[in-house]
Amino acid sequence: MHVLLEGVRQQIAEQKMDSIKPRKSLVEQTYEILLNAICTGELGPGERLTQDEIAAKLNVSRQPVNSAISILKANQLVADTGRRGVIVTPIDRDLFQSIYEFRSVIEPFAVRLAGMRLPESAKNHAGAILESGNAAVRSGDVGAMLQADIDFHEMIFRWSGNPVIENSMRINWHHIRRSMAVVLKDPDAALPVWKDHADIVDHLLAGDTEGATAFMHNHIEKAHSRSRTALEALEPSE
Amino acid sequence: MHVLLEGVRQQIAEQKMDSIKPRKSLVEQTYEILLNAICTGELGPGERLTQDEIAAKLNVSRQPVNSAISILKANQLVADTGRRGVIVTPIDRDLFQSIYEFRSVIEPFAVRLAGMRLPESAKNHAGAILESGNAAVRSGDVGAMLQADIDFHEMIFRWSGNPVIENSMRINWHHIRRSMAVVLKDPDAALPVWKDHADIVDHLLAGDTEGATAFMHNHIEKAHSRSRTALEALEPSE
DNA sequence: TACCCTTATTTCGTATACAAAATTCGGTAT
DNA sequence: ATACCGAATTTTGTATACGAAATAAGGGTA
Repeated sequence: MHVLLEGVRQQIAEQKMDSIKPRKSLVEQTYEILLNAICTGELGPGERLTQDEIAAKLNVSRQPVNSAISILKANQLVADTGRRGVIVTPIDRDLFQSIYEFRSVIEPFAVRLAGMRLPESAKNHAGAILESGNAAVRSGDVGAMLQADIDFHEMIFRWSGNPVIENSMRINWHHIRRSMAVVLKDPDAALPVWKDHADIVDHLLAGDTEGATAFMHNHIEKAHSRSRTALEALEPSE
Repeated sequence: MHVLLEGVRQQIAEQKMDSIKPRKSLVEQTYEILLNAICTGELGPGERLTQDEIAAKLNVSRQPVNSAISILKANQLVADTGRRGVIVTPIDRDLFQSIYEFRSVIEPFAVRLAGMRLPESAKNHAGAILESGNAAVRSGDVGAMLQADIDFHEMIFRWSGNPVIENSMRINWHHIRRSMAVVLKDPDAALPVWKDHADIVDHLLAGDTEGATAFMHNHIEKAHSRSRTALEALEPSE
């Protein structure tokens, strides 16, 4: 049924310890799998999640599935429906607007703070991110492009030195991914995005904080109107 | 042991249906009880949460407790400690600073939006909130004062018409409550707070959006410096 | 044929049970 | 007395089991 959920048991079984971290619990793994399925659209808006089905697919018991769904519910990614189980939250265009309205203030603010607190590693880090972004654009892989975009903006957030900014955006990224997976059909629009990113970094590294802030503001506004028109074209039902 | 947790079984047993809503699940109730215990300081920073103990105290099984803790973990209110269970996240003064830095931008922005989208019910709603705030100050109940303060700011957020703003602050309120429960020993400082609130509302209702925005910015800055000095006085260990 | 009432099936919420991991405690050897 | 090793105890994570609620199905009657 859901392709991405197939063969997950192997991943869980392998459990390669990529770090010191204790291996992730089944709850965390189940959460991440479901989150990803929702964000990529594999689990579509309105679709029902049945615990038995998911548990069987992942070869785990219903218990971790139940906990994972509790977290998804707390993050507004699924919603209670009357009495029986949960459904994937419908994609809400108004929410999308609100997220960009929010970003239009938060992202320039993050740039301004970043200008004051730029770490030494900034130049190297930025180079790597910009490179991976351009590589993603060349590859044409929409998922990779989205991830690179998120990575770029989270880099700015981290430079800002204010963890609350990154935290406040974490949930929003999920919703953005969900909408973008629908919107981002033509990758041609992705090229100017990375030109913007490079401009922002250049001005930041050159010490022109205010310039970089203005660039970021402009960048968000452009992204907003671009995706808005794409969404409207997609669903003409106003 | 923990007084606030006592007698909860009765609350759970009563289950008076105050609305159409299906009665809350044990997971939700457990989550709220634990959240409240953490925010009021009854469960102190660093304290360990043992599932058996909590389950026994609440007369429920470990299952809902486990799920509730998963959500607390996702909200950064408890943290994994090595291998055995979780502890209440230590109060982080830097996080507190970051929250106020964040608010210094978000709250004025919310006021600006509210000025553009003020609902008709605003006047009545504001009157009730301001009244309950002053009542809380008169009563001297620190918890009630905190709740009234949160209610006021959430009212502004709702007026802003942007749900992302309110969502992004939801977790922050928990941390603010936690720190404030420590700080707010002298309620004398609470009076000017509600003068500020009244000023903001007055200017908003009079159509002076920019004035209200400036008042809000000033209000947050004052609250920030006030609580910062209180915190520093409390823990001189810089 | 359409509607309603009764029964069967799904599916969730919660409790209980079991096994693995980690800590603590006690005993022995140096 | 101290350090180290092993058994007993805690405590968690996960699986299984059970009961309740809601939907779906089926049959009888108007």
